[in-house]
Amino acid sequence: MRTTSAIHLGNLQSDARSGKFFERLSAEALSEMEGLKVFSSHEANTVLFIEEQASLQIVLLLTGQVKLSMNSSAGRRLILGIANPGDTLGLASVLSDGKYDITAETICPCRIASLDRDHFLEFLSRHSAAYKNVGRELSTDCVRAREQVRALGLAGTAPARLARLLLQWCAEGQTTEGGTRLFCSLTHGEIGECIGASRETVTRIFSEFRYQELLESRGSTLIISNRRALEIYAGVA
Amino acid sequence: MRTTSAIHLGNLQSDARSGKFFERLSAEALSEMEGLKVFSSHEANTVLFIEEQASLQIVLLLTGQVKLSMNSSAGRRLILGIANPGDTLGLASVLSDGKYDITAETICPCRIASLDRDHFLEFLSRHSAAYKNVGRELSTDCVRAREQVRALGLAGTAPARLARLLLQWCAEGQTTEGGTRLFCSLTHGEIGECIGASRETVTRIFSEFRYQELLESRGSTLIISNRRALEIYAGVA
DNA sequence: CGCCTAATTGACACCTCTCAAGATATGTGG
DNA sequence: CCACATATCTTGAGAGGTGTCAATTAGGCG
Repeated sequence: MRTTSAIHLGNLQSDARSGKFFERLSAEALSEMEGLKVFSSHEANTVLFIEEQASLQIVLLLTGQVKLSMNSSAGRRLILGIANPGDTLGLASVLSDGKYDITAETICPCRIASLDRDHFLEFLSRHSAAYKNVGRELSTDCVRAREQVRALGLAGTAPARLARLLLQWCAEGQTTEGGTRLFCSLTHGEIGECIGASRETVTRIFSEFRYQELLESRGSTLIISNRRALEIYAGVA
Repeated sequence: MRTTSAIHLGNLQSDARSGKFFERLSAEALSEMEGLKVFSSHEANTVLFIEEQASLQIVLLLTGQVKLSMNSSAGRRLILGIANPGDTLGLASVLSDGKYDITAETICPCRIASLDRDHFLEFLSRHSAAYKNVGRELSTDCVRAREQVRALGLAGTAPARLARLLLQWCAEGQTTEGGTRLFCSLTHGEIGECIGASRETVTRIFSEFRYQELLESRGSTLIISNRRALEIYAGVA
């Protein structure tokens, strides 16, 4: 398992300032919130929580990266994205039905702050201004989830889904004269789990894209040379 | 187009009381909110808003039913579910990026109340207690969206997705001695759009399910006689 | 009864999964 | 530097699922 992960799957990253979630709170609310946090450190490949598990706390990611995924009983896995410092995990689950709906697993050493569900809800009821931040966080979560639905439900073919994923990644790469350069530390198997395709299919599509000179790949470096063509593949109007 | 729609797709329906969204607000906040509402009535098959359109208002559904869907540029469509009286539409879009991410279309005559985006945001900033309701609404939206992701991304085969959909519907049907009876006013084509399959595939799977005596269908009445087998099809552990 | 929509069924092609075999890359120990 | 182990990538062949096209049947409604 490679532990470096230069790429940010999806648009999960937000302001890296871990305080983002609690900005614009009164000083006393903030200090009270600090008192509720439980800090901890975790090795790489540690499961923070699993879907179906009772959602007893929300997790604030301080440093490191966390892989978010869904698992089926049949052993299939769908990678939803990578959370980055400043992201909040399990918020919707804590506020609604009480069960996590995704699995969160560190991909490198991480520091997190946990907030007990009951403490958090009680805090919110007393500081309703904090709900504003919760609402902002939840609404972007919703939008992101619906993008996933769109990608899975409407992008019929596997090349379309891969093209869409690559275009997402492009948003974070460096654009040079030869195209957009980005570093992808995921294996073909993991990329397949991002788009609901098999490892071999990912290899074949990359071969096809290389053959059509849409991109070049050297090691973990990827250079997207024909973004327009990828957009057509992805079905962008 | 059949205008009766006895079935509720997914778990979109909530308390039919249209005031649900604004419960537990102070009297003055409520009356102010009433002043912001703009009421209107719409025929069946009226588009309330389209994805990509700027989200300038949220919609409160008072009476009737609204079909929520996503459309691809290639003409493919994915039906997400049916909204029922009391549901709020476009909340996440208004709170985040300013564009609707789904299309909402009446399937029968509807009465709605619209809330202007700016008015609504300004109202929220002054009555932060209302954010609690917003948070509740958004978190269930998130959970629902992730269920969709799970259904589309992890339920590999079309029979599995159809079985899953039927099981969802079962939650709202009447359970009798012979099984669960429910009324489905959707055409096979529309069912296909719910699960990302073609019309003919839906027909074939229904034939297969009937052959295996998992269900019977007479007209728009559906009787699920072997729920357990459907659950196995759906991949429920 | 005739018309129209929807459902049904078969034929065929395409996509993708799986299985299998090999190639390439990276790291380890001698 | 070499031999080896492990992980990953690559490619081919076959099978199954599903979309599309086409023809037919069933059901609802004027």
